[in-house]
Amino acid sequence: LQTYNILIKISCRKKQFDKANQLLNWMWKQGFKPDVFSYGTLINSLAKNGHMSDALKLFNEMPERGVTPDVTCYNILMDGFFKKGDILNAKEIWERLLKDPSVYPNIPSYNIMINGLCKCGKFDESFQIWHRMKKNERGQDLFTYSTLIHGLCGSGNLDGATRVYKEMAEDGVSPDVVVYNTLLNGYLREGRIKECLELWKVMGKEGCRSVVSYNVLIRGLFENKKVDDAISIWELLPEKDCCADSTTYGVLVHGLCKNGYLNKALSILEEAENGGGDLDTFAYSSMINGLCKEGRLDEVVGILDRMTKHGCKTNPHVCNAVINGFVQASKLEDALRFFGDMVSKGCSPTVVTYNTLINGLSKVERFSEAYVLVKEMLQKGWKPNLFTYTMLMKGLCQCDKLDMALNLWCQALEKGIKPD
RNA sequence: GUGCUGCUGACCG
Repeated sequence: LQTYNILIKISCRKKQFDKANQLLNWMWKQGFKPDVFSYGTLINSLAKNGHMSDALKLFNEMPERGVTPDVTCYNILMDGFFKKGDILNAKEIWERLLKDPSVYPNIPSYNIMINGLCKCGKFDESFQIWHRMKKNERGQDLFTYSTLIHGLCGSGNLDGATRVYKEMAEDGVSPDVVVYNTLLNGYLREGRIKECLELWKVMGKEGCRSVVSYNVLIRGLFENKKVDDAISIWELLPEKDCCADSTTYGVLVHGLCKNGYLNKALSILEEAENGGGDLDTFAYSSMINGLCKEGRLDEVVGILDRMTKHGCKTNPHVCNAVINGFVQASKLEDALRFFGDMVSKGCSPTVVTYNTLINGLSKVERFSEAYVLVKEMLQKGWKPNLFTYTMLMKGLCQCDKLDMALNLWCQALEKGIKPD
Protein backbone atom coordinates (compact mmCIF):
# COMPACT_ATOMS: atom_id res chain seq x y z
CA LEU A 1 0.00 0.00 0.00
CA GLN A 2 2.79 2.41 0.92
CA THR A 3 4.57 1.56 -2.28
CA TYR A 4 1.50 2.43 -4.29
CA ASN A 5 1.07 5.64 -2.38
CA ILE A 6 4.61 6.62 -3.16
CA LEU A 7 4.01 5.85 -6.84
CA ILE A 8 0.96 8.08 -6.73
CA LYS A 9 3.04 10.78 -5.18
CA ILE A 10 5.70 10.51 -7.86
CA SER A 11 3.13 10.69 -10.66
CA CYS A 12 1.61 13.71 -9.01
CA ARG A 13 4.95 15.42 -8.73
CA LYS A 14 5.36 14.92 -12.47
CA LYS A 15 1.84 16.31 -12.88
CA GLN A 16 0.73 13.08 -14.46
CA PHE A 17 -2.66 13.11 -12.87
CA ASP A 18 -4.21 10.59 -15.22
CA LYS A 19 -1.49 8.14 -14.36
CA ALA A 20 -2.02 8.74 -10.67
CA ASN A 21 -5.72 8.12 -11.15
CA GLN A 22 -4.98 4.91 -13.03
CA LEU A 23 -2.79 3.80 -10.16
CA LEU A 24 -5.68 4.39 -7.82
CA ASN A 25 -8.01 2.28 -9.94
CA TRP A 26 -5.33 -0.36 -10.35
CA MET A 27 -5.10 -0.62 -6.59
CA TRP A 28 -8.78 -1.36 -6.28
CA LYS A 29 -8.48 -4.08 -8.91
CA GLN A 30 -5.47 -5.63 -7.23
CA GLY A 31 -7.25 -5.74 -3.93
CA PHE A 32 -5.14 -3.09 -2.23
CA LYS A 33 -7.74 -0.80 -0.81
CA PRO A 34 -6.50 2.77 -1.26
CA ASP A 35 -6.47 4.62 2.02
CA VAL A 36 -7.08 8.20 2.94
CA PHE A 37 -3.46 9.03 2.06
CA SER A 38 -3.78 7.62 -1.44
CA TYR A 39 -6.72 9.89 -2.04
CA GLY A 40 -5.27 12.77 -0.06
CA THR A 41 -2.07 12.82 -2.08
CA LEU A 42 -3.88 12.92 -5.38
CA ILE A 43 -6.52 15.40 -4.26
CA ASN A 44 -3.78 17.62 -2.93
CA SER A 45 -1.83 17.86 -6.12
CA LEU A 46 -4.96 18.27 -8.20
CA ALA A 47 -5.93 21.16 -5.95
CA LYS A 48 -2.46 22.68 -6.04
CA ASN A 49 -2.61 22.71 -9.81
CA GLY A 50 -5.99 24.32 -9.90
CA HIS A 51 -7.97 21.27 -11.01
CA MET A 52 -10.63 21.77 -8.39
CA SER A 53 -13.48 19.98 -10.08
CA ASP A 54 -11.42 16.82 -10.42
CA ALA A 55 -10.30 17.15 -6.82
CA LEU A 56 -13.87 17.56 -5.67
CA LYS A 57 -15.03 14.59 -7.72
CA LEU A 58 -12.47 12.33 -6.07
CA PHE A 59 -13.33 13.68 -2.65
CA ASN A 60 -17.00 12.98 -3.24
CA GLU A 61 -16.40 9.45 -4.35
CA MET A 62 -14.36 8.57 -1.27
CA PRO A 63 -17.31 7.76 1.03
CA GLU A 64 -19.03 5.79 -1.73
CA ARG A 65 -15.90 3.67 -1.98
CA GLY A 66 -15.70 3.17 1.73
CA VAL A 67 -12.77 5.49 2.45
CA THR A 68 -13.62 8.06 5.07
CA PRO A 69 -12.26 11.53 4.28
CA ASP A 70 -10.37 13.00 7.21
CA VAL A 71 -9.95 16.61 8.19
CA THR A 72 -6.86 17.02 6.00
CA CYS A 73 -8.90 16.17 2.91
CA TYR A 74 -11.38 18.86 3.80
CA ASN A 75 -8.56 21.29 4.43
CA ILE A 76 -6.94 20.61 1.07
CA LEU A 77 -10.19 21.33 -0.73
CA MET A 78 -11.00 24.49 1.17
CA ASP A 79 -7.56 25.88 0.55
CA GLY A 80 -7.71 24.97 -3.11
CA PHE A 81 -11.03 26.68 -3.64
CA PHE A 82 -9.87 29.80 -1.84
CA LYS A 83 -6.72 30.00 -3.92
CA LYS A 84 -8.96 30.00 -6.99
CA GLY A 85 -11.07 32.75 -5.46
CA ASP A 86 -14.03 30.38 -5.26
CA ILE A 87 -15.39 31.46 -1.90
CA LEU A 88 -18.74 29.74 -2.30
CA ASN A 89 -17.30 26.28 -2.78
CA ALA A 90 -14.72 26.82 -0.06
CA LYS A 91 -17.45 27.73 2.36
CA GLU A 92 -19.56 24.80 1.29
CA ILE A 93 -16.71 22.41 2.14
CA TRP A 94 -16.35 24.17 5.48
CA GLU A 95 -20.05 23.65 6.19
CA ARG A 96 -19.74 20.01 5.27
CA LEU A 97 -16.77 19.70 7.59
CA LEU A 98 -18.79 21.18 10.45
CA LYS A 99 -21.71 18.83 9.75
CA ASP A 100 -19.67 15.66 9.25
CA PRO A 101 -19.89 13.82 12.59
CA SER A 102 -16.74 11.82 11.98
CA VAL A 103 -14.34 14.77 11.70
CA TYR A 104 -13.66 18.02 13.48
CA PRO A 105 -11.96 21.14 12.19
CA ASN A 106 -8.39 21.40 13.43
CA ILE A 107 -6.04 24.37 13.66
CA PRO A 108 -5.07 24.26 9.97
CA SER A 109 -8.78 24.24 9.07
CA TYR A 110 -9.25 27.50 10.90
CA ASN A 111 -6.04 28.93 9.50
CA ILE A 112 -7.15 28.12 5.98
CA MET A 113 -10.51 29.79 6.55
CA ILE A 114 -8.97 32.90 8.07
CA ASN A 115 -6.36 33.18 5.35
CA GLY A 116 -8.72 32.39 2.49
CA LEU A 117 -11.38 34.84 3.55
CA CYS A 118 -8.80 37.60 4.01
CA LYS A 119 -7.22 36.95 0.62
CA CYS A 120 -10.67 37.20 -0.92
CA GLY A 121 -11.27 40.50 0.85
CA LYS A 122 -13.84 39.13 3.32
CA PHE A 123 -12.14 40.51 6.38
CA ASP A 124 -15.16 40.64 8.68
CA GLU A 125 -16.11 37.03 8.07
CA SER A 126 -12.52 36.05 8.54
CA PHE A 127 -12.26 37.69 11.91
CA GLN A 128 -15.55 36.07 12.96
CA ILE A 129 -13.97 32.70 12.30
CA TRP A 130 -11.01 33.74 14.40
CA HIS A 131 -13.26 34.63 17.33
CA ARG A 132 -14.99 31.34 16.98
CA MET A 133 -11.62 29.64 17.03
CA LYS A 134 -10.65 31.39 20.24
CA LYS A 135 -14.01 30.63 21.84
CA ASN A 136 -13.65 26.94 21.04
CA GLU A 137 -10.37 26.97 22.94
CA ARG A 138 -8.59 25.50 20.00
CA GLY A 139 -5.06 26.66 20.40
CA GLN A 140 -3.61 29.03 17.88
CA ASP A 141 -0.33 28.32 16.21
CA LEU A 142 2.23 30.51 14.49
CA PHE A 143 0.39 30.16 11.20
CA THR A 144 -2.70 31.58 12.87
CA TYR A 145 -0.85 34.60 14.17
CA SER A 146 0.96 35.45 10.97
CA THR A 147 -2.17 34.91 8.91
CA LEU A 148 -4.11 37.24 11.18
CA ILE A 149 -1.41 39.88 11.15
CA HIS A 150 -1.27 39.66 7.38
CA GLY A 151 -5.03 40.02 7.12
CA LEU A 152 -5.20 42.91 9.55
CA CYS A 153 -2.41 44.75 7.75
CA GLY A 154 -4.15 44.11 4.46
CA SER A 155 -7.39 45.57 5.76
CA GLY A 156 -5.56 48.68 6.88
CA ASN A 157 -5.83 47.82 10.56
CA LEU A 158 -2.21 48.09 11.62
CA ASP A 159 -3.09 48.72 15.21
CA GLY A 160 -5.07 45.52 15.23
CA ALA A 161 -2.07 43.73 13.78
CA THR A 162 0.17 45.19 16.46
CA ARG A 163 -2.31 44.07 19.11
CA VAL A 164 -2.21 40.49 17.83
CA TYR A 165 1.58 40.64 17.93
CA LYS A 166 1.47 41.83 21.54
CA GLU A 167 -1.10 39.16 22.35
CA MET A 168 1.40 36.54 21.35
CA ALA A 169 3.67 37.53 24.19
CA GLU A 170 0.70 37.33 26.59
CA ASP A 171 -0.09 33.88 25.27
CA GLY A 172 3.52 32.92 25.86
CA VAL A 173 4.24 32.32 22.19
CA SER A 174 7.46 33.61 20.61
CA PRO A 175 7.05 35.05 17.15
CA ASP A 176 8.89 33.33 14.35
CA VAL A 177 10.53 35.03 11.41
CA VAL A 178 7.38 34.92 9.31
CA VAL A 179 5.40 36.75 11.97
CA TYR A 180 8.12 39.40 12.14
CA ASN A 181 8.38 39.75 8.38
CA THR A 182 4.64 40.07 7.99
CA LEU A 183 4.37 42.85 10.54
CA LEU A 184 7.49 44.57 9.24
CA ASN A 185 5.99 44.60 5.78
CA GLY A 186 2.75 46.02 7.16
CA TYR A 187 4.58 48.89 8.83
CA LEU A 188 6.56 49.71 5.72
CA ARG A 189 3.54 49.70 3.46
CA GLU A 190 1.90 52.27 5.69
CA GLY A 191 5.05 54.32 5.93
CA ARG A 192 5.44 53.73 9.64
CA ILE A 193 9.20 53.86 9.55
CA LYS A 194 9.70 54.41 13.24
CA GLU A 195 7.80 51.30 14.28
CA CYS A 196 9.46 49.39 11.51
CA LEU A 197 12.93 50.22 12.74
CA GLU A 198 12.03 49.32 16.31
CA LEU A 199 10.78 45.96 15.14
CA TRP A 200 13.87 45.51 13.00
CA LYS A 201 16.00 45.99 16.09
CA VAL A 202 14.01 43.37 18.01
CA MET A 203 14.44 40.96 15.11
CA GLY A 204 18.17 41.53 15.23
CA LYS A 205 18.31 40.95 18.95
CA GLU A 206 16.32 37.73 18.60
CA GLY A 207 18.51 36.59 15.73
CA CYS A 208 15.35 36.35 13.68
CA ARG A 209 16.14 37.79 10.26
CA SER A 210 16.00 35.84 7.02
CA VAL A 211 16.70 36.92 3.49
CA VAL A 212 12.99 37.64 3.18
CA SER A 213 13.33 40.07 6.09
CA TYR A 214 16.02 41.95 4.19
CA ASN A 215 13.99 41.90 1.01
CA VAL A 216 10.97 43.30 2.82
CA LEU A 217 13.02 46.04 4.45
CA ILE A 218 14.87 47.04 1.30
CA ARG A 219 11.66 47.15 -0.74
CA GLY A 220 9.92 49.20 1.93
CA LEU A 221 12.76 51.67 2.31
CA PHE A 222 12.73 52.28 -1.43
CA GLU A 223 8.99 52.72 -1.39
CA ASN A 224 9.42 55.34 1.30
CA LYS A 225 12.13 57.09 -0.68
CA LYS A 226 14.85 56.13 1.77
CA VAL A 227 17.22 55.25 -1.03
CA ASP A 228 20.45 55.61 0.89
CA ASP A 229 19.20 53.48 3.76
CA ALA A 230 18.05 50.81 1.35
CA ILE A 231 21.41 50.77 -0.37
CA SER A 232 23.33 50.55 2.86
CA ILE A 233 21.21 47.60 4.04
CA TRP A 234 22.05 45.95 0.75
CA GLU A 235 25.74 46.68 1.12
CA LEU A 236 25.79 45.24 4.62
CA LEU A 237 24.22 41.93 3.58
CA PRO A 238 27.51 40.01 3.29
CA GLU A 239 28.67 40.85 6.79
CA LYS A 240 25.28 39.76 8.10
CA ASP A 241 25.94 36.38 6.53
CA CYS A 242 22.89 36.79 4.41
CA CYS A 243 22.93 35.74 0.81
CA ALA A 244 20.96 37.82 -1.68
CA ASP A 245 18.42 35.84 -3.64
CA SER A 246 16.69 36.60 -6.90
CA THR A 247 14.02 38.59 -5.07
CA THR A 248 16.70 40.78 -3.53
CA TYR A 249 17.96 41.72 -6.98
CA GLY A 250 14.44 42.25 -8.24
CA VAL A 251 13.66 44.55 -5.34
CA LEU A 252 16.90 46.45 -5.74
CA VAL A 253 16.63 47.07 -9.44
CA HIS A 254 12.99 48.03 -9.16
CA GLY A 255 13.53 50.33 -6.20
CA LEU A 256 16.53 52.04 -7.74
CA CYS A 257 14.74 52.62 -11.03
CA LYS A 258 11.61 53.94 -9.39
CA ASN A 259 13.73 56.44 -7.50
CA GLY A 260 15.61 57.56 -10.57
CA TYR A 261 18.87 55.70 -9.94
CA LEU A 262 18.95 53.93 -13.27
CA ASN A 263 22.68 53.77 -13.62
CA LYS A 264 23.12 52.33 -10.16
CA ALA A 265 20.54 49.70 -11.08
CA LEU A 266 22.43 48.93 -14.26
CA SER A 267 25.68 48.51 -12.41
CA ILE A 268 24.15 46.23 -9.78
CA LEU A 269 22.64 44.13 -12.53
CA GLU A 270 25.97 43.86 -14.29
CA GLU A 271 27.74 43.07 -11.05
CA ALA A 272 25.28 40.27 -10.42
CA GLU A 273 25.74 38.92 -13.92
CA ASN A 274 29.50 38.81 -13.53
CA GLY A 275 29.50 37.63 -9.94
CA GLY A 276 27.08 34.77 -10.35
CA GLY A 277 24.23 36.60 -8.64
CA ASP A 278 20.87 34.95 -8.61
CA LEU A 279 18.99 36.80 -11.33
CA ASP A 280 15.61 36.09 -12.78
CA THR A 281 13.16 37.71 -15.16
CA PHE A 282 11.88 40.05 -12.45
CA ALA A 283 15.16 41.91 -12.19
CA TYR A 284 15.41 42.28 -15.94
CA SER A 285 11.84 43.36 -16.43
CA SER A 286 12.27 46.02 -13.75
CA MET A 287 15.38 47.23 -15.52
CA ILE A 288 13.70 47.26 -18.89
CA ASN A 289 10.69 49.03 -17.52
CA GLY A 290 12.90 51.62 -15.86
CA LEU A 291 14.78 52.29 -19.09
CA CYS A 292 11.54 52.51 -21.07
CA LYS A 293 10.00 54.95 -18.63
CA GLU A 294 13.03 57.20 -18.98
CA GLY A 295 12.90 56.99 -22.74
CA ARG A 296 16.22 55.12 -22.94
CA LEU A 297 14.76 52.74 -25.48
CA ASP A 298 18.01 52.25 -27.34
CA GLU A 299 19.44 50.42 -24.33
CA VAL A 300 16.57 47.99 -24.05
CA VAL A 301 17.58 45.59 -26.80
CA GLY A 302 20.93 44.98 -25.15
CA ILE A 303 19.27 44.14 -21.84
CA LEU A 304 16.80 41.79 -23.52
CA ASP A 305 19.77 40.04 -25.02
CA ARG A 306 21.57 39.75 -21.70
CA MET A 307 18.42 38.48 -20.11
CA THR A 308 18.15 35.47 -22.39
CA LYS A 309 21.91 34.93 -22.23
CA HIS A 310 21.61 34.55 -18.50
CA GLY A 311 18.90 31.99 -18.79
CA CYS A 312 15.91 34.18 -18.05
CA LYS A 313 12.90 33.68 -20.24
CA THR A 314 11.07 36.57 -21.87
CA ASN A 315 7.55 36.74 -20.51
CA PRO A 316 4.50 38.95 -21.13
CA HIS A 317 5.52 41.40 -18.39
CA VAL A 318 8.77 42.11 -20.21
CA CYS A 319 7.07 42.53 -23.58
CA ASN A 320 4.42 44.78 -22.09
CA ALA A 321 7.06 47.01 -20.56
CA VAL A 322 8.76 47.38 -23.94
CA ILE A 323 5.50 48.00 -25.76
CA ASN A 324 4.58 50.63 -23.24
CA GLY A 325 7.98 52.22 -23.69
CA PHE A 326 7.28 52.61 -27.40
CA VAL A 327 3.79 53.91 -26.74
CA GLN A 328 5.03 56.53 -24.30
CA ALA A 329 7.68 57.60 -26.79
CA SER A 330 4.96 57.95 -29.45
CA LYS A 331 6.54 55.18 -31.50
CA LEU A 332 3.31 53.35 -32.14
CA GLU A 333 4.52 51.50 -35.18
CA ASP A 334 7.40 50.05 -33.18
CA ALA A 335 4.96 49.09 -30.43
CA LEU A 336 2.71 47.29 -32.90
CA ARG A 337 5.67 45.58 -34.51
CA PHE A 338 6.90 44.34 -31.15
CA PHE A 339 3.38 43.17 -30.37
CA GLY A 340 3.38 41.21 -33.61
CA ASP A 341 6.65 39.53 -32.65
CA MET A 342 5.61 38.59 -29.14
CA VAL A 343 4.24 35.19 -29.96
CA SER A 344 7.45 34.16 -31.73
CA LYS A 345 9.25 34.96 -28.46
CA GLY A 346 6.94 32.53 -26.69
CA CYS A 347 4.72 35.16 -25.10
CA SER A 348 1.00 35.43 -25.55
CA PRO A 349 -0.50 38.88 -25.17
CA THR A 350 -2.38 39.48 -21.93
CA VAL A 351 -5.06 41.97 -21.01
CA VAL A 352 -2.27 44.38 -20.07
CA THR A 353 -0.77 44.09 -23.55
CA TYR A 354 -4.06 44.99 -25.11
CA ASN A 355 -4.66 47.80 -22.67
CA THR A 356 -1.25 49.28 -23.42
CA LEU A 357 -1.86 49.25 -27.15
CA ILE A 358 -5.42 50.47 -26.85
CA ASN A 359 -4.07 53.33 -24.80
CA GLY A 360 -1.55 54.18 -27.49
CA LEU A 361 -4.05 53.97 -30.29
CA SER A 362 -6.79 55.97 -28.64
CA LYS A 363 -4.36 58.71 -27.65
CA VAL A 364 -3.87 59.43 -31.33
CA GLU A 365 -7.52 58.84 -32.14
CA ARG A 366 -6.96 55.62 -34.06
CA PHE A 367 -10.16 54.22 -32.61
CA SER A 368 -11.00 51.76 -35.34
CA GLU A 369 -7.71 49.98 -34.78
CA ALA A 370 -8.27 50.11 -31.05
CA TYR A 371 -11.62 48.42 -31.51
CA VAL A 372 -10.06 45.72 -33.64
CA LEU A 373 -7.78 44.99 -30.71
CA VAL A 374 -10.70 45.03 -28.29
CA LYS A 375 -12.38 42.41 -30.44
CA GLU A 376 -9.24 40.32 -30.61
CA MET A 377 -8.90 40.58 -26.85
CA LEU A 378 -12.44 39.37 -26.34
CA GLN A 379 -11.93 36.55 -28.80
CA LYS A 380 -8.92 35.38 -26.83
CA GLY A 381 -11.04 35.26 -23.72
CA TRP A 382 -9.70 38.36 -21.97
CA LYS A 383 -12.24 40.51 -20.19
CA PRO A 384 -11.81 44.27 -20.53
CA ASN A 385 -11.08 45.73 -17.13
CA LEU A 386 -11.13 49.13 -15.50
CA PHE A 387 -7.98 50.16 -17.40
CA THR A 388 -9.43 49.20 -20.76
CA TYR A 389 -12.56 51.26 -20.28
CA THR A 390 -10.69 54.18 -18.76
CA MET A 391 -8.31 54.47 -21.68
CA LEU A 392 -10.97 54.16 -24.31
CA MET A 393 -13.15 56.74 -22.59
CA LYS A 394 -10.23 59.09 -22.13
CA GLY A 395 -9.43 58.96 -25.82
CA LEU A 396 -13.05 59.50 -26.76
CA CYS A 397 -13.42 62.44 -24.39
CA GLN A 398 -10.31 64.08 -25.78
CA CYS A 399 -11.85 64.28 -29.21
CA ASP A 400 -15.26 65.28 -27.92
CA LYS A 401 -17.03 62.03 -28.58
CA LEU A 402 -18.73 62.30 -25.24
CA ASP A 403 -21.79 60.30 -26.22
CA MET A 404 -19.68 57.32 -27.15
CA ALA A 405 -17.68 57.67 -23.95
CA LEU A 406 -20.88 57.73 -21.93
CA ASN A 407 -22.03 54.66 -23.75
CA LEU A 408 -18.88 52.84 -22.70
CA TRP A 409 -19.29 54.04 -19.13
CA CYS A 410 -22.73 52.45 -18.97
CA GLN A 411 -21.37 49.27 -20.51
CA ALA A 412 -18.64 49.13 -17.89
CA LEU A 413 -21.15 49.51 -15.09
CA GLU A 414 -23.32 46.77 -16.56
CA LYS A 415 -20.31 44.47 -16.64
CA GLY A 416 -19.92 45.02 -12.94
CA ILE A 417 -16.78 47.12 -13.16
CA LYS A 418 -16.35 49.41 -10.20
CA PRO A 419 -15.23 52.90 -11.22
CA ASP A 420 -12.54 54.47 -9.10
C1' G B 1 10.72 10.19 5.36
C1' U B 2 3.07 8.62 2.38
C1' G B 3 -1.43 14.10 2.07
C1' C B 4 -3.34 20.18 4.44
C1' U B 5 -2.32 26.23 6.29
C1' G B 6 1.29 31.84 7.06
C1' C B 7 5.91 36.45 5.02
C1' U B 8 8.99 39.70 0.17
C1' G B 9 9.93 41.63 -5.95
C1' A B 10 8.45 43.12 -12.32
C1' C B 11 4.08 45.29 -17.02
C1' C B 12 -1.26 49.17 -18.55
C1' G B 13 -5.11 54.66 -17.06
